[in-house]
Amino acid sequence: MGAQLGDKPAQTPTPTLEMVAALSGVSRATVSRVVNGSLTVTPDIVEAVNRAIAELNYVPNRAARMLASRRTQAIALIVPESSAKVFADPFFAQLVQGVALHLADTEYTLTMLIESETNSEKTRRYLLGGNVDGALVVSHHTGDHSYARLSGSLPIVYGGRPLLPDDGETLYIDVDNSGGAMAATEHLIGLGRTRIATIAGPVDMPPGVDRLLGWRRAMEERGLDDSLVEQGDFTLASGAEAMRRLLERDPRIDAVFAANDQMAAGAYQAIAEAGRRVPDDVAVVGFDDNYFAETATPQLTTVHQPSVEMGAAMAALLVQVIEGKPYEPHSVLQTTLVRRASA
Amino acid sequence: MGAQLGDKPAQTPTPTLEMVAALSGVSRATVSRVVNGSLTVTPDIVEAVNRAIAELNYVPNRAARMLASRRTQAIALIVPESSAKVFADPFFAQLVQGVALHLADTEYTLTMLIESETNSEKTRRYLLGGNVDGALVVSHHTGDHSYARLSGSLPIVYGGRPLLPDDGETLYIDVDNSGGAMAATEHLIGLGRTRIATIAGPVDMPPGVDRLLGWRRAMEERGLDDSLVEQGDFTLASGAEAMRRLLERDPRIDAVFAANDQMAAGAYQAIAEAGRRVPDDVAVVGFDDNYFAETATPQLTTVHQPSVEMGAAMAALLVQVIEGKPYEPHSVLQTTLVRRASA
DNA sequence: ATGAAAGCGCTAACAG
DNA sequence: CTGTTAGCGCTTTCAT
Repeated sequence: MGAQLGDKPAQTPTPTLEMVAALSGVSRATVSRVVNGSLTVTPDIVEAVNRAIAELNYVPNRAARMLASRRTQAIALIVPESSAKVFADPFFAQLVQGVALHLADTEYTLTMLIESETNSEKTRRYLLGGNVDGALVVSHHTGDHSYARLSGSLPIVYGGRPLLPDDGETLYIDVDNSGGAMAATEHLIGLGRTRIATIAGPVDMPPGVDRLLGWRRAMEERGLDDSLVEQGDFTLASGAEAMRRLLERDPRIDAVFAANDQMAAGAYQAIAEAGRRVPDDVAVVGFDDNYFAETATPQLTTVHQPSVEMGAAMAALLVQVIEGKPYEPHSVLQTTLVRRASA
Repeated sequence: MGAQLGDKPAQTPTPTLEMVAALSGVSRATVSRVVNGSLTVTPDIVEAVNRAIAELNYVPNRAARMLASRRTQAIALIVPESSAKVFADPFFAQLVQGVALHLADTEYTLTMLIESETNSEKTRRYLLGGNVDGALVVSHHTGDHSYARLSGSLPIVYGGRPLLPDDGETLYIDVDNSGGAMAATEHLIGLGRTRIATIAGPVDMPPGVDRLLGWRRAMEERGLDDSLVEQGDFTLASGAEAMRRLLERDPRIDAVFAANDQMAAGAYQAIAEAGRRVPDDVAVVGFDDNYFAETATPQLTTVHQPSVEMGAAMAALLVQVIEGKPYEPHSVLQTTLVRRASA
C-alpha cells in the first residue's frame, strides 16, 4: 500500500505563445490576435498560426491572460454553508447543474465557494481580489442578499428574489412561487375540496411568503375559508407537526397544500397517524417536485420548480451583465403543476 | 423592468503590493514575504506591513501570483455529463459538498468542470493549460478512469476504485462496498431469513461487482444458496423488474439485498404487486442510505455510504499529493448498516 | 494588417 | 533579514 510522493516525470516544457510565434514566423502579437479571434488577421497567417498551435499542442496560460487583460473568465458560485448542509437538497444540486451546464458552453469557468462564518472574510477577499468577473449566490429559501455591498464592484446574480423590496437593480432570477401555489390550490378546489389547509414556510423566506400568498389568493377568489394555516420550516418533521396541529384544529380538513415536498411528506405521516388516507380523505399537493414527490406513496402531486433552468438563467444573466450586453435585471420562471396520485 | 447595463461606478484603484510597500516603507519583496507568511521577517516590519495592508484593504491578485509562482491553488472537479444528469443523485451532491467543505478550510479553490462529448477537448486543455494543480473525478458507479493519460502531468484523485485492476498508483478513495454488502446480508441472516436473494448492479461497475461479492461471501459462509441473483442498472424501474423475476423464480424468497436504495424502492413495488409485505414476508436491505431510504414506506434498512466524507477524503488526498507530502494512494472508507423498518 | 515595446502584479533567486 | 533584479506568459497601445 504505502507509496510515497510520486516522482514527477520529466515535463515537456509547456508551449508558450512565443514558441508558436517562432514556429509560425510571426510576432507574438499576431499569435495573440489569432488566438483571440481577431478579425483583422490575414487568412493565410491565421491558418499558419493555427497549424503551429496544433503542432505544439499549445494551450494559452489562463493566469497570464487574466493578468494582462484584467478579465478572469471566471464566475463564482457562492453557497452559504447553512445551505451547503442542505446541499442534500435536490434543488441545489439541480441549480448547480444548470449553472455548470450553461457555463460549459461558454468560455467561463465556475468556482465554487462555500461561505461559512469562519471564512466569510476569505470569500469577500476572493471576490474583491479580482479573481472572478461576477458571482452567483444561491440562498434558496432565505432571501438574504447581503452581498449587496459587493455589487458595486462586482455583478452578482441571486437565485430567488430578495427578502426586502429591492432597489430595482438587484439582479435575480426567481420562480413564480405565488402563481404555482395558486395553481396548486385551484387544482384542489377543482377536485371539489373545500376545507383546504396549508402548511406554510417561514415568513422570513420569500418562497414561504409567496407560496402562502398564492394559496390565500386562490382561497379568497373562491370565497373559501383561508384561516387553516400552520407554519413549518421546510423540513419533513415540521411538516408532520404542522399537519397534526391542523388536523387538531379541524379534523374535517379534506385537502392541504404544503409549501414544499418535504413538508408534504411530513403531512403524509400525520395524516396516516390520524387514520386518514391520501388522497381519499385528504388530498395533498406539494411544491418543488423533487425525490420526495416521486418516491412518496402515493406519489405526490406537486408544483414543479424549474431548478435546472433557474441555474442556467442565472448564469446567462450574469454573463450578459459581465459582457456589457443589455439585460433584464430580474425575471420569474414559470412553475407547472405535476399531477400524480395525491390530489 | 427594462434597465440596461449598469453604469460602472468609478472604481477605487485596486491596491497593489507595490502600494503597500510604499506605504509601509519597505520593498515589494518584503511585502510579498509578509503576505506569504515567511518566517524570516522582523516582527516590527511584519506589523507595519500588515497595518498598511489593512489600511489599503489590499488583496493579492491571484492571477499575478499564479503567473509568478506557477502554482494555481486551484483544484478541478470533473463531473462527466452523464453523471451530471444524475446530479440529482444525492450521492454526488453530498460528495461535492464534502469536497467543497474540506477545501473551504484550505487555500485551494474549486473549479467545476462538466465534461460532455462536445467539450471534452476543452476540459483536457483546461487541465493541461496549467489552470489547476490537480483534479478530482467523480464517476460514481462507472469505474472509468480514462483520465489516466493525464495523470502523468497532473495528479488526479478518483472517487471509487478503478474498474480494471490498476497499476497501484492510481489515486482513489473508495467505500467498502463488499464489506457493507456482507454486513447487510449477515443482518438478514441474523433475522432468521434463509432464502435471501440479491438485486445486483451492472457487472461493469465496481460497486455492482463488489456488492454482489459481499452478498455472495456472506451467503457462502453460512452455506446458503447463492443462486438467487438478478441484475438491475441501479434505477428504480430495473429494481422492480429484477424483483419480479426473482419472485417468479422462487416465490418463497424471504429477504432481498438490493445493491442500492433506488432498486430497493423498486423491489418494494414488485413485492407489493405480488401481494406480499415488507418486512413481514420479505425483508429488504438497500445500499447508499439516501432519500429513498428515509422516505420509503416502510423506511428502508440500508448500508450507509459516507459520501460527504468521501468527498473530503478525496480533496485531502489530492492536496496531500499536490503539496508533496506523503500519502496513501488509495483508501477505503467504512460503511455502516442503518437499521430501519424494512429488515 | 502586423510588429515593437511596455507592462499586468507578483514571486524568486541572488546579493548584500 | 531585506532589497535588487528579473522575469512568469500574455495583451495592448502605438507605430509602421
